[in-house]
Amino acid sequence: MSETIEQKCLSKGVKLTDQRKVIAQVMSQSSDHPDVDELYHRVSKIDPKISIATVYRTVKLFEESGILAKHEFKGGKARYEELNEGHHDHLIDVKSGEIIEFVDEEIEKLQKKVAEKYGYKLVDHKLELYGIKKKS
Amino acid sequence: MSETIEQKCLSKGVKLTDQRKVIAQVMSQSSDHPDVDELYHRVSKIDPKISIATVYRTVKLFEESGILAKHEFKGGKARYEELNEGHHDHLIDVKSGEIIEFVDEEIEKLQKKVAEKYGYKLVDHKLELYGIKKKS
DNA sequence: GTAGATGCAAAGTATTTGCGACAAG
DNA sequence: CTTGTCGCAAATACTTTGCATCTAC
Repeated sequence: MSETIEQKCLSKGVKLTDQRKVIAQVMSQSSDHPDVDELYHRVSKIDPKISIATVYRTVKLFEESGILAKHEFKGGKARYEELNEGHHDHLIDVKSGEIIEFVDEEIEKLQKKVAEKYGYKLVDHKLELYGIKKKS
Repeated sequence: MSETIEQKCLSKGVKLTDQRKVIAQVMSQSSDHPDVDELYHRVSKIDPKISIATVYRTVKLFEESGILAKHEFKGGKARYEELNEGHHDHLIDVKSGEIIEFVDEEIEKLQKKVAEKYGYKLVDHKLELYGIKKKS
């Protein structure tokens, strides 16, 4: 079991306000990848006084602190998810919008190799697969 | 040598207006990945009467017709490039912003395999590597 | 007590759209 | 001719920010 978001805030010197606690809690409980608006709605159910500006500020702060990961999948709005130990990529169902998380060590290794080949040190990457479900 | 953008328009039944010809020409001559604003500036030098709304409408149309590829690299604005036979992915220098195009058949194959594994047919994908140049 | 956080509304970006005039097939 | 396109400006969508107030540490 990895650290909670609150623990991460403490260890990174991020001030723990009530609003941030609520946002952290909601993100921890979300197994999907909500966009800011959706997150704002979920947060509002717990504390309706939290403004959307705070949600925007908080997800940005959490992202910079390595607590959340930001994704810009097709279609405009940024979406967030809690960042835990295991890195993973995404397979997106283009019909339903469903997102499957996966890890493929071999692809990871090859990516590093490609970067090396061009004289680069890989610092980040983005891999998204878009697919349609096969009839089984 | 592959088809010109104008030929593609004809074969796809896209009406060839003067504006579209200019935008097609500029994109063909661009070896980088301009965003809409940059494209608009280049286009304006040839025909200053073309509006940015038309540029937006045209890149969208070209993208839907499979003539241009749209990329949403980190940092807001969408960027476009001409879509030719050879598919490729991108390695982005996080310091200079320089973009290197590469192809790695093995990664392509593995991606398809991952999708299959989850019962999906791969219809699209996005792979971006972000790196910093090593001192040589 | 003080630096930093919040709420609100206003301001920014990037992109889309309604509409009357116009042009391609 | 007729359908679709263009230019313009207004509208939209998402995100950021200035400022006065408030709060965690």
